[in-house]
Amino acid sequence: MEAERPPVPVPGCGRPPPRAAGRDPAPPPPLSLPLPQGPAVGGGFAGLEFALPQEPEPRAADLGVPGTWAGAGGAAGPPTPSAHIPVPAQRDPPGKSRLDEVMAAAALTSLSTSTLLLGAPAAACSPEPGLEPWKEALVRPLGSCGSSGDWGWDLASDRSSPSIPSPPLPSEAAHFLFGEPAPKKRKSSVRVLFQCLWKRCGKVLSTASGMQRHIRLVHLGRQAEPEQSDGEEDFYYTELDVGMDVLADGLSGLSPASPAASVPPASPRLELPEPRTLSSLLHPLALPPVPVLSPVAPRHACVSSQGCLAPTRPEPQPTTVRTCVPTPPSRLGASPRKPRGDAKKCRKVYGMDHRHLWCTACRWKKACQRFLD
DNA sequence: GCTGCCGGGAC
DNA sequence: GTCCCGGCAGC
Repeated sequence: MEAERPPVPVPGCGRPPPRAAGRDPAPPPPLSLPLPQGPAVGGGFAGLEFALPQEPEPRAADLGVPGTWAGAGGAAGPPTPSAHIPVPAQRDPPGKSRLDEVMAAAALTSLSTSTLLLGAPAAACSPEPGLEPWKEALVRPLGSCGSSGDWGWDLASDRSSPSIPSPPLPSEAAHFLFGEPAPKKRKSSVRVLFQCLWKRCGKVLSTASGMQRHIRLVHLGRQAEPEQSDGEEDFYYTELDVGMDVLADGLSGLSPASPAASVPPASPRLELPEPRTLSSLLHPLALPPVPVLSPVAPRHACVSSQGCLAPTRPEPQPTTVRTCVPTPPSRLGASPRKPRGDAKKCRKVYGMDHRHLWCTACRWKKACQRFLD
């Protein structure tokens, strides 16, 4: 198993899964901080690790309450509610309570920057006046309005910062912290799944906490106690926003050999080394950048033996999109070069003599944009 | 050898 | 950003 362990993620492009924005050095946090959202934790957590110490974090040792905190005595017995302090009956176990603190810190942090967070992105997301709807759709699949798409921050979920400090969630704090979709925030048609990026795993779970547990246990070989986590798991899974309809389609058509059955992607996220039906479903723009005929694109284009050029819309390709994804699951010998297409290219069609008729890409010796394969 | 095009350099 | 080209690899 160790051998399969993905390279230790390093901050920087190419590494952190989309949600681990906080670890991306470049654009600092306004976007990442706020999110009580899931994996935001990847980044959020990392940030918190720095931030927390500043707050007087109660430690068992400090309080003179041995064994109150997990790890003190070996994390053995189930935590018992304090006899000295009134504790809600439904009190979560210590690990959870610590999460609550972290969560609270996150909430505070996010509140302190909430205007930035809620304002800016919202503005950024607002459709550009001149932007045609279809473009807009392309640009902003499924409401994610990440600027580049590389990053994959899902603002729909990111904006789920709590406006009201609600009472501790009865359920997993992780739901709050790790991006369990806040029902009121998410469109009903969108659901978040978490996919393990571990090589040859690809497991998909519906909760971040579950996914983290899975990664800790199965891949990292650690105990399940979240408090023992250094947040590394965050690098090994990714969040998928899935339109329910798409998901339904995808799942129904789910068969190991149907990568081509993919539907236009919902979330600009992953590129997994191995074909995965679900992920292919989620592949972002399977369309190439836009097969626009270059200005030069002549009417003589019809010279081509293929008839008029309308660049036929390319088949959805399994690996069309390159996204900033953690390399963990390795490239698995993926050929860096894509197979050569059959289509005649500008060079062949027009010949060297009519180079001026070539598409720009051909002139630059780039992949032909006119005669797509 | 021809071709497509990646990677990288110059501007 | 545009433009060009060396060089690799598929045919």
